[in-house]
Amino acid sequence: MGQIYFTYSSHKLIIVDIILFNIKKNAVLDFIWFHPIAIFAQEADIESEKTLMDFEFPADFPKEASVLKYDIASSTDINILDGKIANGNCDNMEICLSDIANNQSSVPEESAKRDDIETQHPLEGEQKGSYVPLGMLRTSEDGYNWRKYGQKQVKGSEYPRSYYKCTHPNCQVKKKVERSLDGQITEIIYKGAHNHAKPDPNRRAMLGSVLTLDDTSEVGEGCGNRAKVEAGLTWRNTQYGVKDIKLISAWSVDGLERTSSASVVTELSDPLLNPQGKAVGVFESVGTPELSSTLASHDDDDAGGDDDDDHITQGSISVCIEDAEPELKRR
DNA sequence: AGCCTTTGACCAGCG
DNA sequence: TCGCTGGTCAAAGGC
Ligand SMILES: [Zn+2]
Repeated sequence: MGQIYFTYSSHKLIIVDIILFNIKKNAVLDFIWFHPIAIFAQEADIESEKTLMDFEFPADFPKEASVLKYDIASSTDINILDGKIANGNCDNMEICLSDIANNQSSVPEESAKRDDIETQHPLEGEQKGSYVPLGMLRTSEDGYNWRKYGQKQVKGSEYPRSYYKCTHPNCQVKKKVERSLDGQITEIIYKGAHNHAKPDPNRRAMLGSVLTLDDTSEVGEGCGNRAKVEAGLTWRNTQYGVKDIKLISAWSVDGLERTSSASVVTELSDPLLNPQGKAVGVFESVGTPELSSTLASHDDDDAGGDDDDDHITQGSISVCIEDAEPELKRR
C-alpha cells in the first residue's frame, strides 16, 4: 500500500511522487513500471495541486524483480512530452525523499517504514529509515498553503473531515481532507482552481514522472502480469466549476480488478472526461464534454445500482463526475 | 505580530 | 417547521 502524488494539467498526468510503505522494494518498482518516465517536473508543467491518492498492491501482484529495468535512472533518457526531461537524476530524487522523511521526527509507528524507490544504486535505499506516510505531513504537502477553517465528523466515514482554504490572497480554493488515525489520507476533495502559481519553489524538486500509458501496451513486456494503470482524465482549466470529480484508481492484474483504497475527489473546474488515453502517455482532452467516463472495458455493470462504483474503470485511473449534469450521468 | 489549529456555534439545504 | 447534516465562522489559543 502506498500513496501517489500526482498533478494533472490539461493534457497530462504527472506522477509527482510515490510513497510506499510496507511493501518490498521490488513491488515498488513493479508499480512504477507503469510508468517509468521519471522526469523532474518543471514547475511550469504543473497545473494542479498535488493530489494524494492511496493505492494498494493487489495481493497477487508480481513480486519479481523482473521489472527492475524500470528504474528511475534509466528512464531519464526517455523522451516524452515536450521533451522536457530534466535530467532527473536519482540524487535529487533521493534528496527529496529523504527530505520528506526527515520532516517527520516522531515516527508513530514502524508501519510507516518505507522502502525507497531504487534508482541507480539498488541497495542504497536501505538507509532510509522509517518513514511516515506523507499523509502525515501537515496538510499533505501539496505545494500550496492552506489554512484549516473547520473540522467535522461526517456521518458516513469514521474519520473526521478537515476543511482547508488556500491562503493565497483572492484564491478561493478549498479542500476537504479526511484522514485516518495514523494520518493517512483517505479522501481529498478539492473545490475550485487556484488563480495563482504554486508558492515557494523551495521544496519542489519532487520526483516527477509522467504517466504514459499505452493502453495496452506494454511497457513491460516481459513481465507477465502487471498492474496496468491508465488514466483518462483531463479537464479544461476552466475555473469556477462546481462539479465533483472523483478520481479512482483501479487496475487489473490478470483480469482481476482492483481499485484503490481511496479516492481523490476534486470539485473543480469543468472536468471533461473522456477516456482517451492516448498511447502517448499524454492524455488530452477533447473538447467534447462527453462523459463516458470511464469505462473502458465494460460499463454495463453499473446499471444504475451503486452509483459509487460505476465510475471505476478497470485497469485505469478514471475520473468521474459526481454531481454532474444528468446527461453526463449515464450514457 | 502574524500566521496557524482548534473548537463550538452558526447557517443553509433538505426531508 | 423541526431537526439533521455538512459546511463555515470566528473566538480563543498555540507556535
Ligand atoms: Zn490558491
